[in-house]
Amino acid sequence: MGSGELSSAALPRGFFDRPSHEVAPELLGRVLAHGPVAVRLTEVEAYGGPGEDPAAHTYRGRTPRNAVMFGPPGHLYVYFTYGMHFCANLVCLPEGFGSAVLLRAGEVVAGIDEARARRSGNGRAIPDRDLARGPARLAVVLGLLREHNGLDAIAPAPIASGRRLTGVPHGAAAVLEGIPAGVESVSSGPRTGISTAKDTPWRFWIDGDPTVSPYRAHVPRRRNAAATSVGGASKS
DNA sequence: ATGCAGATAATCT
DNA sequence: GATTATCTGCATG
Repeated sequence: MGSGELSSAALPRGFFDRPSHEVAPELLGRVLAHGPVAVRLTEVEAYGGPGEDPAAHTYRGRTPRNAVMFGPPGHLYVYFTYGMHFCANLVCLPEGFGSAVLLRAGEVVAGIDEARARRSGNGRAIPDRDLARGPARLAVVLGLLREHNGLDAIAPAPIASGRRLTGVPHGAAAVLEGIPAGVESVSSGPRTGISTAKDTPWRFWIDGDPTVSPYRAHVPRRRNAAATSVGGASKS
């Protein structure tokens, strides 16, 4: 099989210099490459800026964690959540505007052996369609960790032979043109797993694609009953 | 197929 | 102390 040859050019930074809800649907069908692995994006979610999107990490302003979202466009915002998972975003709008697009799912189109290795924890075989089906899985497959927070995804020098990209330099990332999904094949709806702004339809996916993750509504986690009842001052 | 509970720690109140 | 832009395993239909 082809050792990960990718026949398309890298997107320019200007692509990301727009509101995240405009960038998000146009990201579908594009390819994010990081080192040897590349994923064709099939599902994304847009998150807006301070004061305008209650579900966004930047809603209450700039903090150490979300600082990258306020930086220049085209960089990766990678955050740690639920005590064990990383999720990756692409920053939108110019410096000073904290918004981004969460990369929720995709199809592995290069470096699939490496992708499988990175996802094989419990010895069981994982169907190809599930390798990057979900934001934390996608981050694992692409090898995106805390240290990649802030990484520029506009690779300065993609590795090419002729007009054909064969990858990106080790440690670098790039978003390739790929084959953009036409508007007729893109669906949208409420974002997944959030407790606020539940009606904002900023989740976008390629209709019918098997790598799109199943929708999950936010479920409030029940607190430890013992911890809240000790002392007698707990509420209900 | 769908649903729930547990894991596990940074971040913010 | 509470919440979290989630995943996995195990339960049930």
